[in-house]
Amino acid sequence: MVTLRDVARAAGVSPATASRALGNPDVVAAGTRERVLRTARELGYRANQAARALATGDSGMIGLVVPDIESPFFASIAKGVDARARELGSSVLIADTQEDAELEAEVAGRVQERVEGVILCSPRMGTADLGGLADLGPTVLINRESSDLPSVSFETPTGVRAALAHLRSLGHRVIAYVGGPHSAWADAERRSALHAVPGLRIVDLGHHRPVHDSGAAAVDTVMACGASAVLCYNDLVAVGLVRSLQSRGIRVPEDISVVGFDDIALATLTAPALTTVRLPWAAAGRVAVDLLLGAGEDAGEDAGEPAAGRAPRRVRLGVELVVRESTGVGPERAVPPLPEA
Amino acid sequence: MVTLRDVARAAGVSPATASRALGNPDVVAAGTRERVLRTARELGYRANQAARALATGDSGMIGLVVPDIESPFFASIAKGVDARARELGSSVLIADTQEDAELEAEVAGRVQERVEGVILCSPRMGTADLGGLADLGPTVLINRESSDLPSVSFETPTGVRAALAHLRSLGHRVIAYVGGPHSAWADAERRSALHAVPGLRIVDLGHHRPVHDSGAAAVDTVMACGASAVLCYNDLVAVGLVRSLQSRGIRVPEDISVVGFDDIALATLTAPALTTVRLPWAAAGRVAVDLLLGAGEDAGEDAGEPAAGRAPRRVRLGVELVVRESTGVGPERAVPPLPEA
DNA sequence: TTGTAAGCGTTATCAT
DNA sequence: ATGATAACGCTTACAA
Repeated sequence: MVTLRDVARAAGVSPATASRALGNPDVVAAGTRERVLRTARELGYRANQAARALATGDSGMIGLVVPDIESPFFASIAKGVDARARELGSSVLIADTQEDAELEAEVAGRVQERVEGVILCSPRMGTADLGGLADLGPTVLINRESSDLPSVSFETPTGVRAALAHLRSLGHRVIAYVGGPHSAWADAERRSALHAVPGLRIVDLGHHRPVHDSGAAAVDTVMACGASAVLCYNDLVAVGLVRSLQSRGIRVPEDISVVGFDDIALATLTAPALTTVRLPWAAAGRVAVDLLLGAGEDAGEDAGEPAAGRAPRRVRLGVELVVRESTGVGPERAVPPLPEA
Repeated sequence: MVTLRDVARAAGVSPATASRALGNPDVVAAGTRERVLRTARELGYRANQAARALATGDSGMIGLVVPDIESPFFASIAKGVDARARELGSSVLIADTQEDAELEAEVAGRVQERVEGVILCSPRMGTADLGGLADLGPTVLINRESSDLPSVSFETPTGVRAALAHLRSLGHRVIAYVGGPHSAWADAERRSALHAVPGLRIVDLGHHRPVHDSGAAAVDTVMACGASAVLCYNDLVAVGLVRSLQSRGIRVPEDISVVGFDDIALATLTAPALTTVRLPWAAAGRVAVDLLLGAGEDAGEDAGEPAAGRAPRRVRLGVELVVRESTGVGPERAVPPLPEA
């Protein structure tokens, strides 16, 4: 391995100068700089990042912990995180916790040892454990909020409201909600806005695992509950429901309308294409990086370690109702839309 | 920050002993060990991985470079890599090259600086550049082969053959191939087996970007070419084609059969569910890690730097035809299946 | 502008 | 079994 010393020696300068020429180009004489850079290139010098990290105390890496990298939205978050990190000169250490709350805590710790801070997506762990993360190192949450940690989440209540208003304006009056996991923060968020639109009866169809089959499994209760439209916890569930409805000979949206949540790629690939609430996952990833690395931070405050008495920074990203083909007119066609909230 | 020295001092031992107690537990006296471990815990000691890496020359990380982490198969590879790496005590540094061949080379270099070796998925770069990667550090390819680098790929020709034989046994005689990108190694692989099944006429429909819309765009040529069945470069294209066919009133599989490639989650969510060739992406990720880290390697050979004259290790994983609903009987119904190759 | 030298926190060699 | 001590490769005061 060719080290900085080798380059320095070959270029006839001290290691210090060689280091400067490489990392702080404008502080060394032009001639020297060129000479060093050239010899470095010739020798095929490659900086040892471990040594650099040790000397500077900056690993140049951030951690990203996700429950399941195969889930479309986590993949999107990863995309955003990676892109923003690269822009900022950082690398991304990723870890998949396999939806396991135990693993999550352990992994977050392990990752934190090697990075400047970690971005934790939709943590499955309990609130108590969440608090403990703060003193392992800077931590930013995505799709979950906590009193101790900075976070970026979504204006889901607004999204729910928009979906509900949309359905109402189409003439629907009783709407079913096929909920997410009982322990999911995001489900509680969605539920919190379920009654925000007046003139609607909401039928709560309970909690479901956020997978395709849950939608299929819910089809009987949906049909029995008397609703003319259904809001689902996420797109996967919605697609499962639509499929199952169709296989029963029930048409979407003619007989029943369905709305999803997330706007994953699948939402546009089904027939009918899914009306859904779009969450800006990749953007969330980018913002989380900024929060973590303190870009645009008000003052010298470390993410994850807020100054005493100061609330951690929380960002909520806007969502957007994307109307496609899975929603149509309901029983009471002739009703004008509610005024926009 | 609490360092090993702090722990050592507090425990009344030398840093060396403290280090041993932590990393090589059975070489220190039981009593000492307990004392050190306890104080370490009490003080909240967390090892500085950069220092460890510098001292041992092992970063404990591997790199994973993918064209697009949002693509289902790369996500699956990442899942496999992550899981296997964790089992082996390694962490995964990930980088998304955004389908950009330039970025790919640069990123691979950057990543290589911080890790023990990198796994490069479906590289978009040219063959020439590929060769240059070897001396940046150990490198393993996934879904591409090279004369210089170890790789794990798939027995796609077998898969093509199986798909073709399946269609033939259903009574199809002329089959269209909707190909992938002209530069894709995987497309060449698939094409290489296109004529392996006798008694079939193959209509080559040219190259297409591997996205949903390509399938939709290909619908006219498909219908014009006289084929009763279509083999697509991948599932996305296949689904696009099916959708487009259906919107023209053409039924799948009654009027035309469609086969995909990859077996992404989407393949089971469409109506009809897609018949496809399943590629074991996650397994490929795991194997790539093993190749990279030399687990099960014959001798002291570094991946990516094969001993002179010795061919790099290449693994080809088996594939499987998954028959679902998008393929049905063709014009010549009554024909018995070919004997299995 | 450049060089000297002192770390950064661990591990590993060599004595003891 | 444990303790000095010297690396590991780089950065960064501090001097010159």
